[in-house]
Amino acid sequence: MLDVVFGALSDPTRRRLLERLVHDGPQTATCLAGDSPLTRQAVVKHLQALVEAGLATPRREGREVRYMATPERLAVAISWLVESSAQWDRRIERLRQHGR
Amino acid sequence: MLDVVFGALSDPTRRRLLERLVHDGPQTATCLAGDSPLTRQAVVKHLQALVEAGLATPRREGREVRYMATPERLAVAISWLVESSAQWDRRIERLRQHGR
DNA sequence: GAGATGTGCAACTGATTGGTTGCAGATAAC
DNA sequence: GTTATCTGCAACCAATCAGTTGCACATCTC
Repeated sequence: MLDVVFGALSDPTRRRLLERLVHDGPQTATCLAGDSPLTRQAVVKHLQALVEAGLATPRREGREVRYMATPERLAVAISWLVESSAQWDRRIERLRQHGR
Repeated sequence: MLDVVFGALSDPTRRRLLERLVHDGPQTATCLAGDSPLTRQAVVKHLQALVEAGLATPRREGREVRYMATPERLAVAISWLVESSAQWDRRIERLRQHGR
């Protein structure tokens, strides 16, 4: 779960695609590939990674498929990160009081 | 930057190592490899990924090297995620007001 | 100094990834 | 009904990655 989410976000191309989906609304793979050095197929693969991570959802409309951003999953990632930071802070505090 | 951070966090083994560093304090690679199915070398490679992401720092002490968690970088990841979520929320709100 | 312990480096293997090309099937436009 | 457009699938390639093994070097202990 976190694996695929962080994995999907670790690629700048995928982050950029996600940002475009968030900013410009649902887009088609060929459209996204239009102003991009990538092939449509490459874009499709990246989109599939986003879909697998739950960060986007495809929706068929006639002969074309629009991908929509579904960033609820970002909350999961945020939770993990925030919790980790909090643990770190707690440890620091514990050291400050307990130790020297 | 985000690439390496998210990339480092996308591996469950690395997240686990980071958690151990955060929870138990600075550790040595061989120590971490002790209760783990991995080789020391494998652990070292994972730790190097964390170091490259700025999530941990090695420190030489005599003949051994302790790795310490330095989770300030988590804040960078959190910022990006929160900002992305915010953009999404803004877009939703814009649609609600502007459109139907 | 000799032996034990911890680290670093290099080479190698198998699996995964990012990307391409080619082609076939479905749907729209004329 | 043709033709153009969009998608899906499969094969393929180069590069990267996770993990291993083997060995050399440094450092602590006795």
